Amino acid sequence: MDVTEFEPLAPGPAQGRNLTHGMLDTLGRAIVTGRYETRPFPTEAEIAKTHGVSRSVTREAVKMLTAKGLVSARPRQGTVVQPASAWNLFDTDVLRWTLERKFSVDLLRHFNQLRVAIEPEAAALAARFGDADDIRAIRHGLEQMEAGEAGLADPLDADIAFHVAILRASKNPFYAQFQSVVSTALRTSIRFTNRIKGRSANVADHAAVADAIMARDPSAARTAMTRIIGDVLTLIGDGEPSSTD
Amino acid sequence: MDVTEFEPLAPGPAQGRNLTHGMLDTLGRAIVTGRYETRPFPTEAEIAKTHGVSRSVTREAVKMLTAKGLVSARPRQGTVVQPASAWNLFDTDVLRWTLERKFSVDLLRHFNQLRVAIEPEAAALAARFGDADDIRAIRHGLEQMEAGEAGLADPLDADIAFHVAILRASKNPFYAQFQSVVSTALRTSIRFTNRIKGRSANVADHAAVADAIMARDPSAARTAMTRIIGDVLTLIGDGEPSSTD
DNA sequence: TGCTGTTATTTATACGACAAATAAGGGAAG
DNA sequence: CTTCCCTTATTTGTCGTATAAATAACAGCA
Repeated sequence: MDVTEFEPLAPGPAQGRNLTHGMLDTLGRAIVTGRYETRPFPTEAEIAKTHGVSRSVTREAVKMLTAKGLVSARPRQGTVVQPASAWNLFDTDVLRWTLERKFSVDLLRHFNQLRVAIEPEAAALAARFGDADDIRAIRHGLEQMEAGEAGLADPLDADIAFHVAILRASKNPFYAQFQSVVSTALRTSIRFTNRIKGRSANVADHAAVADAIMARDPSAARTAMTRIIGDVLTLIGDGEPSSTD
Repeated sequence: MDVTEFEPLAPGPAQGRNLTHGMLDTLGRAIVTGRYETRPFPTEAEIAKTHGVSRSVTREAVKMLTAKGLVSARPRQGTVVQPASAWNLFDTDVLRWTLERKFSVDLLRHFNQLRVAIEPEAAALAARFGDADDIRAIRHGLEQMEAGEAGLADPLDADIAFHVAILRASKNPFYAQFQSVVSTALRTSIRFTNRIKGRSANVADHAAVADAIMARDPSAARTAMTRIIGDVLTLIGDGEPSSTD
């Protein structure tokens, strides 16, 4: 019998607001890490015994995993991990687990390939539908970026605030869903691009987007935003998937 | 005391594979319908009593709703419905409930504003990364559309298969997530556009996309796909949000 | 060999009890 | 009368046990 079978998944104290959420986090992270690609997913009784919690807690955690598309349960057959294509990648938990799992250049590229589709259109929609509050938020983000260049503010937070404000200004609930995706993508992306090249985010390009939105010029906003993310994509080497990683 | 408080949410037999999923469906639909915008979300005990199920079933259903971002629970405070901005719109259940709730032109426009961002880029990526199997699937979808014009196949299914195949061919897991969104959007969108104009999907435009992908020409694929969805958008009247609806 | 009925395993459901958190109300002090 | 603190009640959180339902695996029979 394999000894690692009984190894605790997370060493320290359980994470989360309560036992159920801690269990959810532990199991979710284990699934995304690929722990159950070789061995079968344990039964409710095994999970409860291994982690020292009641079966109720176990079941509720598994039900939450089911709701996120990670697993599927049937009597006698047990609980099985679903193929990754069924996972809800835009769920914040799944997204977080995915990032903690492996941060690869491939993942970063996939992130930004999504951004290059979403954000230019969001900018165009913002130019059409953004109200005074939205414009104010966008402009404030830009000002913080400028302040960041002088060391008076956090440039990364400002950058994120700018992009999130545009997503919100699109007045489309589907675009608003990408706030978490873009935030995490930006947070990791910028850390990575700065490691390659010393430059921080291009404030002038961002200003061009803001100007176009304020001028109510959708196509100009779209092209300006495309340039920003296009730069990021070329910087991280958009091309054939890296076979070395 | 309001009498409708005790009115069963769903008349017929519970839906779903088991009691918990039936409960999930009933409660989820009720939340999205806005039933708890005026009255507070019931306590576990109330739900169990009203629907004649055990508290275990109730709790597991609520936990699934929590996982999808619809509600949040705290001791003594009870379970509260989260603002719609916190809902995971790309969850298939939430998406389905949203569609059944109210099918408005606004929703249809939001759908297609998303498609016009995603699908052209997906087509461009498909031209770069799609393998032989992907190309085959895309071509097969196109052939079925042509067969559909002659009444030999279902044009709607063929159309959906075509677009889904391109999403898959992008080789980007984030794009693959949109399969369900695009399927439902298309299924309702086409029914709506056909009601306006007698024409069915434009096979020639779709062929242009397929040709560009097979020719490995990303930018041509992008523009061709943009035309298809742009047509849909203008058809349903993309402009200021309809104030009459 | 192929069908059929039995058995064992695992999730599904129900019930009861107690713990923990906390909002609301009441009472004492100033 | 106001403020602060303590008590109390309500609701979710956790546990344990028991039983039902579904079904995969197996054994036995024709």
